Amino acid sequence: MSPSQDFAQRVLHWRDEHGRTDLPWQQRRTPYRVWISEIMLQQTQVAVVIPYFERFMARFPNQIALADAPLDEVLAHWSGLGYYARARNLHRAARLIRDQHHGCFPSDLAAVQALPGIGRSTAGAILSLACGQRHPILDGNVKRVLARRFGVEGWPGKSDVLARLWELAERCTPDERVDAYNQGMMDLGATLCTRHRPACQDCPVRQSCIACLQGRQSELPAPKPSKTLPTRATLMLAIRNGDGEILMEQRPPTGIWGGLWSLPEATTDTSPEQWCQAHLGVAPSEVEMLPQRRHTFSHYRLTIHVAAIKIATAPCLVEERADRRWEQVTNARQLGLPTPIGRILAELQNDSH
DNA sequence: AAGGCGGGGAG
DNA sequence: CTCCCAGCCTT
Repeated sequence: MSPSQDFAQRVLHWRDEHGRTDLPWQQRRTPYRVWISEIMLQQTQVAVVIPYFERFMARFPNQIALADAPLDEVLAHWSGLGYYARARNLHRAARLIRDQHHGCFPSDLAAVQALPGIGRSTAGAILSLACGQRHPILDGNVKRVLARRFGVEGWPGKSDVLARLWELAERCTPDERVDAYNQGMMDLGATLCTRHRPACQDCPVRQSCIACLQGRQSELPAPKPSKTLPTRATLMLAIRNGDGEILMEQRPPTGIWGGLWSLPEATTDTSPEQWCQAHLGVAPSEVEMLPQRRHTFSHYRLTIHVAAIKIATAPCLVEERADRRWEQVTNARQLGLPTPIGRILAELQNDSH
């Protein structure tokens, strides 16, 4: 048996033992009932959907009733679920079914997918669950299960990653009992293979799951890349005097790293030589640019350029300022330091040894 | 406080 | 193709 067939058989067996079969839309499964439930479940959890589904079905028992109802009443029955564009799409689609499909829900995948608000996955779910047609589905739960089991790298929002997941979904879908398999995949993702702390010990495919075997459940599927924060740059001056001391500077009480001890800072277009001349009245004997470091704040990313500077003369030329001190690096590391500054000092200390 | 959820529409 | 959005919910 191929890995994908083995996978499907295990999912089916698990579904037979542990799947839910008592949900309202699992009774009297018609395309209409599956459709409404799938749209509701796209945005809301099962427990919340149940009463909405019951009320909706009581008022709009089929696509004709929905098509004939005024939009306002449909929206009223959707009120509290959010994403109201979907209620409008439901209504539009019902009218299309009434007017262009003679009131019969289409049984062709392309025709179902052409209805507003129904994409490939929802179309596949309707026709597989209600009609037993062999179509793969790929909602958020299924994406997570497949990405973990088959070790699919990358964020599923990327088109190539998504294409790979569809390919796997297609390959794993069995010829028999597609409805039970698709339902099982959704149940698996919703109950065991959850985003956080999945219950791998209870999973029917744990012994062949790449994520589980490699302990990478938290890395798969890869999360959406956080939106790129604005980047700023700064120059930190690590200035050592003839005694090996480093010049520390206390930051202003407010703002970034307020009140913490740090290194003297300058804009990145400042030349270190120029800065030393202007602020210390001496020319450095040695200037070396260290590798840049990056630090991320909640609202921006900071690129830190580090200049390692040696001055030969005694520190007596520093103007008297309470917010500046010469410190042995060991002592400086005891001060309250921002994390990236602490790292820089640690590296300077290691390098000088 | 941030990110996820399917599909649709804009750029 | 790659964002960005809708609204509510969980973490």
